[in-house]
Formats: sequence, C-alpha cells, structure tokens
Amino acid sequence: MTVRDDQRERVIGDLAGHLLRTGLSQASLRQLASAAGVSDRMLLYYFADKTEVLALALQKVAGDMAAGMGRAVPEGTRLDPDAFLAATARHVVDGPFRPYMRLWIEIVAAAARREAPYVDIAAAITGGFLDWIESRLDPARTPDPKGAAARILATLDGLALVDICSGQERALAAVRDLERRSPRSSGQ
Amino acid sequence: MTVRDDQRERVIGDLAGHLLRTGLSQASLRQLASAAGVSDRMLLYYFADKTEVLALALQKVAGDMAAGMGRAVPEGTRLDPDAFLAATARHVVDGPFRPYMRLWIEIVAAAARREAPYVDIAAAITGGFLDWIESRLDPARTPDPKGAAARILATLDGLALVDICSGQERALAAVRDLERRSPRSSGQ
DNA sequence: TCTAGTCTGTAGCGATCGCTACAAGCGGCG
DNA sequence: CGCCGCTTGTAGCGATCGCTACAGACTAGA
Repeated sequence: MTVRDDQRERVIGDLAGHLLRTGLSQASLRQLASAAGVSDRMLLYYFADKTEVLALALQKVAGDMAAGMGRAVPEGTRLDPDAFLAATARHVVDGPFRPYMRLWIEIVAAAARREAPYVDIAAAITGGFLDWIESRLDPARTPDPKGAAARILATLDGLALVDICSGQERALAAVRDLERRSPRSSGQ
Repeated sequence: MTVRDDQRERVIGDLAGHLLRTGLSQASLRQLASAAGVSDRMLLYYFADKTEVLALALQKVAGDMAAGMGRAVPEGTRLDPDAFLAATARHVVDGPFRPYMRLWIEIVAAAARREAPYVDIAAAITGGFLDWIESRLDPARTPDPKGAAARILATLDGLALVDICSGQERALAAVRDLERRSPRSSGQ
C-alpha cells in the first residue's frame, strides 16, 4: 500500500508542474507518465483512469494558485471592486499567475466542450475564486457582492484571453486602463 | 472547376453552422465531412487539408458574428467605455452572441496550446474586435482608447468564461453589476 | 519453504486520427 | 468513337489514443 500511496503523491506533484509548463496538449497518458518518470502502465496502477489523474493534478495546480493569491491579497483585506481589480489585474498578465491563467483557459475550453472531468473542475475552481474575491470586497462599498465578484473574475479571466490572443503588451494596456480608474490604490 | 468551387462555398457554410452548434470537439475530418453531407475523401479534395477547412469555416463564423455586432452597435455610435460595456455585456451572456462566445473560448484555448491555425485565427478575430470597439468609443471621454478597448474586450470575453463555468445566472449577475455602473445608458 | 499479495514490465487490443494510393465513373472535345 | 481531365468511392496506411490481459518479480507472513 505504501509504495502506491507515496507514488500517488509524488506523481501528482510532478504532473502539476508538467501541466503548468506544457498545458493540456501534452496530456496523453503516455506523456503524463513520461513526465512523472513512470510507465503509462504504472500510472494506471496508481490511479483509476486518466480522469482521476487529471482531476488530482489540476486540483493541485489550483491549490498552488490559491496559495499564491492568498499571498497577493492577504486575508482581512477589504477593497471596493475597482480597487480590487486595480490591485490584482497586473498579477494576471505580468505576474506569478500568468502561467496559471494559460492553463486555466484550456480547462475552461474543455469545460465548454463538456468533457467529463473538466466541467466539474472548472466549476469548482471558479466557485473558489468567486468566494475568495467576495471575501475581500468591502461590504460597505459593494451593493451586490456576488455580481461584483463575478464581474471582477470575468475581467481578470478576460485579461488572460487578451494576453493569449493579442499579446502581453495589449493586455498590459488594459491593465493600465483598469489601474487608472482607481488611482488611490493602484496595484504594485 | 465549377463543381469544386461551388462545393467549397456550400461546405464552408454548412461547417460554420456545424462548428457553431457543436464546437471544436466534433471537428474531426470525418465528422466535418458528415456534417457537410460529403465524404471525408471529398473534403480533402475540396480543400488542401484540415487546417484550411477549419480556417475558412471559422473565418465565416467570425464574419457572421461581426455582422451581428454591427447590428447591435451601429456605426456612428460613440460611447464612453463604461456605457459601451453596459450596452453590450448582456448580448454576450443572454443574447445572440452567446453561442459564438462558447466557440470563441475553444478557439482561444487552441491558440493558448499554440496549435497551428488557431493562433493566427484568434489573433485576427481579437484584432478585429479591438478595432471595432475602439471605433465606437467616444474620443472625448476616452483618454486611452487602445487600453479601454482591450479592457472592454477582456470583460466581455471573461463574461463568457463565467457563463461557461458558473452558469448563466452568475454571469447575468456580473452583467447587472456592469449595467449598474453606467445607469444612463443601460443596455436593452 | 511455501503462499499470498503487492508491484511492475511486455505486449497488444480496438478505436480514432489525418491523410493518401488507386481506380473507376463521368463529362466534353478531337 | 476515343482520349483526357475533373470528380468520386473504396480501402487502408501509420500513428496515437485510453486501457487491459498476462505473467513474472518481490516481499511479508505462516
């Protein structure tokens, strides 16, 4: 039992890094196995099927990103929606979250395609984000926290899209536009 | 020549509809051929390869969407950025553009994966959008039109993401939040 | 020492992928 | 008629996919 359990943990860590680096396109069982330094046969010994492998690895990626966000906007922070956007937008386009966003877009697309594990994974990650944003909004200045959180998340995700399609420079222009709208607490 | 050329045009039209309905997941050569009512062998007689088929079909989809947007925000309209968002956000989540956005997300993800035709397709479509938005912004009230257009596009695209991951209701909450910020010219 | 259960390699199944070789049907033109 | 080039069907290539059958290796307990 122990070997198997140890390997499960180690492999998931390796795969989280691999997915973050290469995206979902290099995610066949044989490619994942190779990235984790095991045979595809063993990957399916450690895990039930490919769905479980991906679900666990992406869950780990999401956890890592959540930890990074907790550092960027510490608990207890209370911002109005525009200030929140101004404080976080740059991290998405030019900061530590950038590689996560690229992978995140691929997950969402797989969810749009209604592929098995991704629909639930995407919903879970988005739900976590929304709660996290909502918990950092200043209730006094936020009449509809759920709507505001959804609007903020939409903008941050959209920045990643613009980054991918039109390049980082154009995405940074959008970031500057966001920061300009809330000069009091511009990010950085 | 004529049969081939006629078929090229007709097939692309059929495929544009098919892709809009089913997304990129049902886009193998055999599936595309079946959707167009021809054999896969003939699809590769009409077109050089799969890349050309997809590029032309998606180009047609983008053209259709551009026509729809032209109707939603007629030429000559001049809005400040927030009013523009308020006027268009609902169409993305609950209007005629919704099916296009789902497909659009899939294209962007393929571009994120750096797959051959999609990088250029996504860049072209995004560039067209940005120009189109910029041309509808009121220059007097928009200090940085390029940044504002990028920010608007990011928000609209992000709404589609929230729609896919968290459901239309949550995305509509974000739309209402956007409309609330610009009450003068709320969309609809 | 024998046995049972955990672990791992080899080898391959059936399906799907993009694409192609080959040949036959078909029309107009000499 | 006979040739030629446009059009089309059949059939299959080689690669990759997720997954599995099978047998051997190893270790712990009886």
